[in-house]
Amino acid sequence: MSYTSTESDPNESPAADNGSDCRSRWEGNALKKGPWSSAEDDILVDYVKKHGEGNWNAVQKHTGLSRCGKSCRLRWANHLRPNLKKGAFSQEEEQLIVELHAKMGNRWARMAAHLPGRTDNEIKNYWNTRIKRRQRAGLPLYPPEMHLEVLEWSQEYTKSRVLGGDIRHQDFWKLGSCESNLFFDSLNFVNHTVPGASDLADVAACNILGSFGSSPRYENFMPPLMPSSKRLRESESSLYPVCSSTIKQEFPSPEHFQNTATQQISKACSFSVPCDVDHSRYGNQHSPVLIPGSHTFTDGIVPASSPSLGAVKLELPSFQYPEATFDQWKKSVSPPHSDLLDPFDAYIQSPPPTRREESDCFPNCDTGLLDMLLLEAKIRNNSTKNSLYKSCASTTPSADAGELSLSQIKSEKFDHSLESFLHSEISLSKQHNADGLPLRQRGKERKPVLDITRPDVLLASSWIDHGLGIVKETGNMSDALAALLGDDIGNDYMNLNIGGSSGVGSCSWSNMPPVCQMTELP
DNA sequence: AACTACTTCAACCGCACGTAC
DNA sequence: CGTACGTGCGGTTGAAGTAGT
Repeated sequence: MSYTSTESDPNESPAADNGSDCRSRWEGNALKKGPWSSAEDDILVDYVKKHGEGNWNAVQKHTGLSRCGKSCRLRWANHLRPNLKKGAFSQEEEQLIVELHAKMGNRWARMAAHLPGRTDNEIKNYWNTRIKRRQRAGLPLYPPEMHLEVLEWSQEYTKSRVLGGDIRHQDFWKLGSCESNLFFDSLNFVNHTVPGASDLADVAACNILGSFGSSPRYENFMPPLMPSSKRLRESESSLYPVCSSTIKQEFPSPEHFQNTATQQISKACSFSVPCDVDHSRYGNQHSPVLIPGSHTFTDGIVPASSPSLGAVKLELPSFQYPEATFDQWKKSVSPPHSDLLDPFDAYIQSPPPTRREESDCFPNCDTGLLDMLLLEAKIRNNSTKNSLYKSCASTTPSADAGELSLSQIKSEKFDHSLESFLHSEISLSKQHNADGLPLRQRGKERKPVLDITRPDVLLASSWIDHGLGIVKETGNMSDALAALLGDDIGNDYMNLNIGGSSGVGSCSWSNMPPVCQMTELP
């Protein structure tokens, strides 16, 4: 970018410009770009005093200011509007930003609403600076005490409710989104406190990622360590099936995972990133594992010295939760096919969505995934058992008396998660900005955000049970699971896979989740 | 003092969405 | 219903400032 004045092209169609930038509007007149002079500031302030905020494109007409509306708006919002706080962030503000980021991810505008006098741009800049600084220092982005709190809380909560008989194990999946998010993030913490737990997180992450990453349809649903969708688009040819060539370079081939479940699942699901972390570089005990939604290595340390990671984008929303209303969410329910006889097949075979469709719903995933989840919910609600699920269930060892079958678990997990999600959506009140005004619900924020990076959603999906099968095969997994879920739950899940065909071996294409079946390794 | 490397931050860009027509 | 326009958001860029050698 250059901050020099640019001439607008008179031949450029306003439509082509999408009405969104400064290049085309003012026939033949140059729109100034670059830093604002104080004279320009004065003009703008004067204008806003007289006419109020909004209608930014009219500024030019009324004042003769050679700036596009967008530029005016930005200047006003970030520098000229009253009550703006200038200067460095206070310690309280910094802490709040970290907390907010853990909750919201890169939703800068929403974060700014919680920090009176601060702009989204400021917060964004601060966060990017912080990332770099801490990366350099080899520090975790989120303070360890945050992880500790999360872990303690989730363990306490889980134990008290599960072991106390408050909830049955299948109800674990019914825990609210926040709760399960906490659980999931505690994987991160446990990873470097529980021996072998890194494998757990590894498997969980890989399983989840593999589920989505194996299909080009879900290429946008990648952990945010992946390049943004925009970037992906630019190098589409080189990224299939999952990642850009850049990333592939950074993460060596799956062969690094000798005799590990990770390797097997990554092969089975035909994804190579981000499970393909070079263990030799980090050592097995402390493998940096990428957790979706966490955006960081599970040990919370981004290797500062790693040249490879410099090229990797670092965003770190961790406990993200959606903020949308039930109605909004419901509105998005538009499965591509009404035929529920075999909707998954139909969906999978349907033409790839357009870019717009893909990126419409979530910051971190695409509409297709949501549709699929919703479709799944519909199927369950209609008690329509399609062949896919029958085949999945058939691989499950027959349940002992009193033990739920895998298909039951799958079904209930998903339904409960969906239910908890809907409840959480309903209960979320409208956000307000610093001035006490309701945030305008627009843009990405008003999308029905069923964040598939949310652990509860992921864990509740039909895909995770395959992963849990794998978990059993990896040493220490039951311990780690028990530590996380409480012995009852952990053992129950282990039991679910007793019967030979558990683990990766059973993860054949015939019973792989549908998403994984979409692409197959040559 | 000169040069380089690094950091900060203002501003731009593309995209997405609501509204008006 | 489709299109144009206005607006907001998140990501990216590059000039200016600062620190290190």
